[in-house]
Amino acid sequence: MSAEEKTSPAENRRNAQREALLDAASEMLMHGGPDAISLRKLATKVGTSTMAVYTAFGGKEGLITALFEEAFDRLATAQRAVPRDPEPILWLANLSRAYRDFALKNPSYYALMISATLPVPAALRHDEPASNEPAARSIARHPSYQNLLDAIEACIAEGSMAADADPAIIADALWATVHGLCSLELAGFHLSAEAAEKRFGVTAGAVMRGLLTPKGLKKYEGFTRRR
Amino acid sequence: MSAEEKTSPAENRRNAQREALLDAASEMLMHGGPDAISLRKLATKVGTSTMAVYTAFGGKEGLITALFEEAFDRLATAQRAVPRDPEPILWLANLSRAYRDFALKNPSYYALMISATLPVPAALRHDEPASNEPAARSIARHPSYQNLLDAIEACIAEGSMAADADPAIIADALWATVHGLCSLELAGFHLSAEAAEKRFGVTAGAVMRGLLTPKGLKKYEGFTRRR
DNA sequence: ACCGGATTTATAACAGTGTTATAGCTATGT
DNA sequence: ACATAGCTATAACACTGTTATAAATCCGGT
Repeated sequence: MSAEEKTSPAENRRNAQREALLDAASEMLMHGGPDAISLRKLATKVGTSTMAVYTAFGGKEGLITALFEEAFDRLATAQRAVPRDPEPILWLANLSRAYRDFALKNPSYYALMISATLPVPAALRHDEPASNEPAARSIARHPSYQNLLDAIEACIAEGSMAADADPAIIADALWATVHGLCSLELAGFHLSAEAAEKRFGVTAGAVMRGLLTPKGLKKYEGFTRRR
Repeated sequence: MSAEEKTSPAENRRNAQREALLDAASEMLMHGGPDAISLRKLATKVGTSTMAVYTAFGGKEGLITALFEEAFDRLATAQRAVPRDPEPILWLANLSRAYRDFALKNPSYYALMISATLPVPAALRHDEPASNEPAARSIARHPSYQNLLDAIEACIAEGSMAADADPAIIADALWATVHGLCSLELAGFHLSAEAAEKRFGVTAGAVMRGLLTPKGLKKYEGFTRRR
C-alpha cells in the first residue's frame, strides 16, 4: 500500500523492454543453446541496439543469469503443479516424474540450470566467506525444492522414512539421482526413448527403496505391484 | 606382423604434432573450459598456424571430439586401476568412488564427456537409422564400462543381485546416480566439501541397497556396519 | 636421384562475436 | 522551460572460427 510503488511510464517501458529481451533470448536459447544467443541478433530482433542489454543486465552474462533464474522459476511452477497425493511415497514419485518431464521439455533451460560454468546467481548464493573451493550454490531454500522437502517430511511423519533422517540430505539424494538420469538422457546416452524411460523407473525406484524404512518398503512394494 | 605398419618419418612428425596439439588443447581445456580453447592461441603455443588443426582434426569440432575420446580413455584407465575386490559389492562401491575421484580431479574432461551439445563421436555411436530424436550415444561397449559390468555380473553370480536382472540396466542405474552426484558437486550445488561427500555416500548407498536382493542386502549392511 | 603431383603450411581476408567509448537524444525533476 | 541524468545508437576494438590462396614441403614413380 505504499505509494512509492506506482510505476512511472518510463519504468514501465524499461520493464517491458527487459521482458522483451528475455523472451527473445529464451527463444534463441531454446532454438540452439546458450551459444546461439547473439547480442546483435537479439537487439535487432527486439528492435534496439546491443547497449540495451548492457543497461538492463550489465552484459551478456547478466542476461544469461536472468535466464538461469527464470529456469528455476519454471521448474518451481512445474513442481507446484504436481497434486499432493495422500500417499507421500506416491507424491514423491510423481514429483520425480514431473522433474523429468520438465527437463525433457525444456532441455535448454535445464542445461542452463545445471551448468557449472555459470557464476553463482544471487538467488542461490548462501552467504558464507568463500573458501578456496569453487563458489557453492545452495538450492535448499528455493521454491522449486519446497515440495520435495514437504513430501519427504510427510514420508518421515508416516514412518516410511527414518525418523532421524535429514530431509535435506534425502532431498539431495533424490535430486542427484533424478538429475543424473535426466542429464544422461539429454546428453543422448540411451539406446531409445523407451530404454531411457525404463532406466528412469528402475533407478528412481531403486533409490526410493534404498531410502525407505521396512515399513515404507512394504507400502511401496504394494504400490508397484499393483500396476 | 604386416610390414605396412612401419611409420614413415613424415607420418611420425604428423602424429607428434597431433599429440602436441592435443596436449596443449587439453591444458587450455583444464584451465578454463572448452570456451578457453582458442585455435589461434593454440597454434602459436604449439608453434604452427591454425591450419594445422584443420588438417589434423578437420576443425575445432574435431579437436574437441578428440579430447572427448581421450577423456573416456582416461576414465577407463581410472576404472581399470580399481583392484578387483573379492566382494563384488565392495568392488562396485570402490568403482563408484573412483568415478567420483576422476570427476573431481578432471572437471573439464568430465564436463566434456557428458556435454549434450557435442556431436556423437564415432567411438560411441551405435549404428542405427536415426529416428527423429537427438542422436543416441551408447556407452555400453566402451572399456570404461567393462569393469562396472563385470562387478555387477559378479554380484548377480553370488546372488547379491537378482538372477533375472539386466546388467546393462543396473550399470546404467549406478552410472546415472553417481554421475548425478558428481554433476551437482561440480556445478557447485553443495554447502561444503564434507556435505557433498556425505551426500555421495548416502545416495550411492541407497541406490545400491535398492538394487540388492535380500541376501545381498544382508551382506551389504554387514559391510557398512563394520565401519 | 630426381622431378611432378599431392599434401600441408602460412598468410591474409571474411564474417561473425562481446565489449566499450563517444556523442546525441529522450525523458525526468525542479 | 530548462538543466540534468540516463539511455541509446553508432562506430571502433579486439577477439573468435573458417576459408581462399599461394608458397613450401613431402612422397612415390621413373
